[in-house]
Amino acid sequence: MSAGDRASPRKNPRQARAKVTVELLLEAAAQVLVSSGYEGTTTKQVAERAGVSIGTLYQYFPSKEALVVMLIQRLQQRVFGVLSTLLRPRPVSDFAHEVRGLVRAMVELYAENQALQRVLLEVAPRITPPLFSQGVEMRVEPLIESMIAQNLRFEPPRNLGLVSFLIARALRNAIWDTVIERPELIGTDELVDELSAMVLGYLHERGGRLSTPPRR
Amino acid sequence: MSAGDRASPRKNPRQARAKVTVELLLEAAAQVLVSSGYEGTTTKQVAERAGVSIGTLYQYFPSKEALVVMLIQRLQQRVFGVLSTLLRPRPVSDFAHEVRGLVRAMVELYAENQALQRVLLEVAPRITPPLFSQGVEMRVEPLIESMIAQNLRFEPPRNLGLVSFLIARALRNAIWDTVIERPELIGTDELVDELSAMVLGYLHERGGRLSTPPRR
Amino acid sequence: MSAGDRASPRKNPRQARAKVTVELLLEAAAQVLVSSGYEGTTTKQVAERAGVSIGTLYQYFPSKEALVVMLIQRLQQRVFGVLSTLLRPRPVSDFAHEVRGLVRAMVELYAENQALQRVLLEVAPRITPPLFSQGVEMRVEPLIESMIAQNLRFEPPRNLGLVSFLIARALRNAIWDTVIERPELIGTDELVDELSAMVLGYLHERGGRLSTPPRR
Amino acid sequence: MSAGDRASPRKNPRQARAKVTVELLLEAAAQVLVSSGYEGTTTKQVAERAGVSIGTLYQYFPSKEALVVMLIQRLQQRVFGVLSTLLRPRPVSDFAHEVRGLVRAMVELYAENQALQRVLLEVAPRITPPLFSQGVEMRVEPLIESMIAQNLRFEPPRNLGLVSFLIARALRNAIWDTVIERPELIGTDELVDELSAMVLGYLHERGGRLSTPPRR
DNA sequence: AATGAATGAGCATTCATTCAT
DNA sequence: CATGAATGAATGCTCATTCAT
Repeated sequence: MSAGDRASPRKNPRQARAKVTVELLLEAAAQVLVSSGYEGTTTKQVAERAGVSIGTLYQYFPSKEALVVMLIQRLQQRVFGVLSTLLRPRPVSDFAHEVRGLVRAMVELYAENQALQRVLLEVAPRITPPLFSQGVEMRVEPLIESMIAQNLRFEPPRNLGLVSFLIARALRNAIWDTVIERPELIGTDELVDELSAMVLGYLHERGGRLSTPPRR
Repeated sequence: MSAGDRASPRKNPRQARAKVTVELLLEAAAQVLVSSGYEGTTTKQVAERAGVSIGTLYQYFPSKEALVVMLIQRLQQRVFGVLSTLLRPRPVSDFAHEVRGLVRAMVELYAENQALQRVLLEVAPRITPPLFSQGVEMRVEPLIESMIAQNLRFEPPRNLGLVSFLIARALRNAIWDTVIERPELIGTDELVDELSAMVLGYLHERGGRLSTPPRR
Repeated sequence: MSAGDRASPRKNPRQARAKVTVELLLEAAAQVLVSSGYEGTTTKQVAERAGVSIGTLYQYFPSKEALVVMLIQRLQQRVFGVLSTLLRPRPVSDFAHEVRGLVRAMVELYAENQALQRVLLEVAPRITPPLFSQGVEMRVEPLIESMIAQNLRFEPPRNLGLVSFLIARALRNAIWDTVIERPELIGTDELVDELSAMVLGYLHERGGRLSTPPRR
Repeated sequence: MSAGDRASPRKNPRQARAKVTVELLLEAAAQVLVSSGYEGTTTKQVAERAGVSIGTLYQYFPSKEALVVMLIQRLQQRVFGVLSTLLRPRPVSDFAHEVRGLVRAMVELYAENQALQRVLLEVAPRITPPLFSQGVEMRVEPLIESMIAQNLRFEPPRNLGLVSFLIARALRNAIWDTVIERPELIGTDELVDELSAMVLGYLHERGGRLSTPPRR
């Protein structure tokens, strides 16, 4: 955290009050970002919604960017944390069931704050080194990949990286768009069923023999 | 094209020189939009890249919005034109083959100008009546839906709207992200194979009996 | 009319068509000035209302200013022409009757185009050497002055310049404001009566013995 | 003072420094308005003359309009305050003396800042609800009207509204033009004498018998 | 002569950021 | 530490004017 650093938080708040202020600011920033977009968000709005003065905001974040970067980092940690726990490589007895669990978790994860996630994802490449955001945030494929690899029966993995990549991205956007256009489906078994069918059907179609109880 | 219209082009260029100018401006706008996003795009940048003065830009487009609206309309016409031709409802002899053709077309369509498409899609709801953009541009689901309906064998369609919706959105984003992160795959059979497998596998998994030659 | 002259008409139109164009432009300018004010008037609007292209406007008037200057000159000629005819110094038998005639003429003169007159008067000092506009346009006082002088009976004129000046300005603005706020009075005898009473009462009060039939 | 209000001041300056800044801005605005007119006045000029940055101007006034509206309000308060005190309806012993007092006050009032008053009066109908400006600022007629009514002897008032209107407007413009063209007369008894003579002569001529000591 | 495409200085306004109090 | 007054570069857009056709 050198002197001219424009993207990192300015100081680690040590006092309890300061921590509260930082949280208020981040929460306020998230709300304003969702309703106004990145460019539409002004630091003054954020400070006002947080109930502090603009000067105070700049005491904790050296720039508007820094606020957003911290929000991105927190989102990354949350997404990666949840999914890596769930996808911890291990053999499972019922792969289809496993996939349903994964899909259900992703629906939850992507549905909550989807508006904020979209804003942050859209903005990330413009304000942080691209590899930084791509490298961590949504790198869910490796997890999916090893999950699949653990459960293949006879056939060696071919193309597994690409398969995982396509699944990860197909799922994320399908969920996000569902939140916007079919919000009533979020949380239902129907959506989980469909998305799981997509994943499983894909893997079957590709010839994988998976650790699944006999199909039907 | 009434007086206070902020979103339509300001005048039809009569002289040949003027038509060239309009094309230059649209091309420049596309480039700047891709690199800077909508809010980051300044009309000055666009004019400069087009090699004309800022005044000239405003002679043809009454606002920054109008420039983007025209770009959106052109994209809509291209996407809808290609896909509606391809997906014209009709029974087909080999459904799998049909799907591959569709996927191949979508890869082409979404890969070209994917960055511009993303910006325009993100911006469209904010600058045009929502029905206008949703209504035409990306409403590929109905086409997919009737294509599937035409080819179901025994079972009646259940949930067909949702299935089509998920397929459409999954495909679009998987392709867009591939352009960014696996660009070398664009145009290959491998990508078309994978995405087709995803679609077909999904439909099989859901129990559709389709007009497909016996699997394997 | 030297080369860099920004305020004079560019050329004397010799052909009939050109004269028509100039008149169209002046008429259009007057209309737009009235409805939009000087700064609100654009040369494009003027050209459009005149039914010619912007280039043609500039062929006859080197600037927006020049258009206005010519309008001012025409107004000056009209006002001065009418009033100087009416106020040609001569002894009159019934001064009160004379004053009524003058007031009646001024009401007509100031009521027609009062909106244009106001705009031009307000703008004149900013776009022409002040003495130019003050010097001619509204120099009605000398005429009033000699009219009074011709009709004084015994007393020598004291202060006559000031008296004439106050009368001229009081009348002009009273008439202009009447057009705006009591337009129904324009053209009535009532208004002429009142204003004449003001002028005559003023002169009587100041002790002038005028060539008037015995009062009442 | 709601959010979208374009004509009211943006915030009440809390610190002493801020109050000074607001006064500087208003003073600067008055000066620039006088020399350049409303449309010719740029916010940059105002800020520069006030010695502050353009951003500071907008911190206190949300628009150029707001600056002018505040100037209008201040003028209204001053003009109306002085005249309504002076013209508070009451019978007076010497009407001529009363009129002289009124005229003297109007000369002072209209002479100070006459250029600013002219600009503001011209601009007011364009930037504030018309009733607002007409309703208070220059509605001097009612006051004059009741002053006259209180002092008529035998004859009932005929036309009194019009008479008052004409007096008010005649006086105002005669004074304003005197400031411009005969500034040396401002503050002299001569000017007050003449204008009083105009008012009194008008009323006598119209047949009013007023509470005046016998004429001459 | 007439046209209208092109120019670019200039305007009102915003907003991230600094710093004196 | 917190405040909010002050800053000024930058933006979208207008419009008087020029000049190639």
